[in-house]
Amino acid sequence: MAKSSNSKAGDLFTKLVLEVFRVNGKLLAAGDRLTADLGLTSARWQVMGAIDDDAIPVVCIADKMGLKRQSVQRVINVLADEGLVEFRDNPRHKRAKLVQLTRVGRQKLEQISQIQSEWADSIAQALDVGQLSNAIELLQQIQTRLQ
Amino acid sequence: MAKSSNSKAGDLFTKLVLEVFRVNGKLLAAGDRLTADLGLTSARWQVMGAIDDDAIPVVCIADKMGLKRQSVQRVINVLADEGLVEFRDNPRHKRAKLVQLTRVGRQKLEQISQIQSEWADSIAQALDVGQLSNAIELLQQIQTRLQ
DNA sequence: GTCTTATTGACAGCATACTGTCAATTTGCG
DNA sequence: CGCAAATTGACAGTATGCTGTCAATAAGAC
Repeated sequence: MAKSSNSKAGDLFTKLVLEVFRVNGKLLAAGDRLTADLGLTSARWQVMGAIDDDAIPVVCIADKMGLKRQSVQRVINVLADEGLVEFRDNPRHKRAKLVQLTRVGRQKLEQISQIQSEWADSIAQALDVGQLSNAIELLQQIQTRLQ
Repeated sequence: MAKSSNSKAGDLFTKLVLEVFRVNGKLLAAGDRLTADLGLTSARWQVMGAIDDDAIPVVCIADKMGLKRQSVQRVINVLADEGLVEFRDNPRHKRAKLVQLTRVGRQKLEQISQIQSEWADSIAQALDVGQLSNAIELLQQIQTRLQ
């Protein structure tokens, strides 16, 4: 980390990685705060957001979010216990049920989307659109290079 | 997350947040892979990197890294058990010892820095320097806006 | 049709980071 | 100086995500 013998780009990349770690922590905290009143953590409403209107298998949610199926399954089971999602028979697979939001879950996601959306606007208002696009593109490039 | 009524910037910001979560996971995995032979996880050599040549209190490491002191303390205690860091009396505080690398710790950090540096170069080689700087600046801006 | 391989849910165990709390210590106000 | 407030290490408990494994199911090769 210290005085590296990196190339310029390598140096900047390392710096970016550290910033990603930091901002990741702060975003998680902010996300938790955002919907704490609704009794949902970041991880949970993110999963709900990934389901949205569909009825999809757990593995698909995991792929969408870049997580392992086991991690998502755990969250899904909790959400099912809380009545926010439910399982539907999968005509193509007896074990792999489809997951969908319940009516309550859909309502809650609606509320959360509202809150999240206003929050995103308020944060982003001072940010440059071009810079945002740039950063998104860069992070995607990096991910493809991380095999 | 879905079809938000966001502003353009708000939409992009939300997209960026999701990318940060994803890339965070992949960077952690890549970091772990990078030094698995040396028996150190990302979290551990990052803490060592934050200490570097100094002898600093745990809280300072936490601040540097944007973590809570308890999280860092836990890692530090493990590193101390493994003989990679050691505590030194703090002339200004009887309880709050200073943490510094041991000779072995310094050597190990040296190796890791070498590996990490080459890895960073190889990833960054295809990335644009301007885009990297841009992204770093943006992430820093975002952090200041997250209170 | 049968057998091998892949997928899936469930479970166990680990690493990381968080919050909250307590007692010891330090700091700083009066 | 003396006492309230802040800091610090230790501990307990929680949430998230990972890996690895097992048994049940599905898909594909022959």
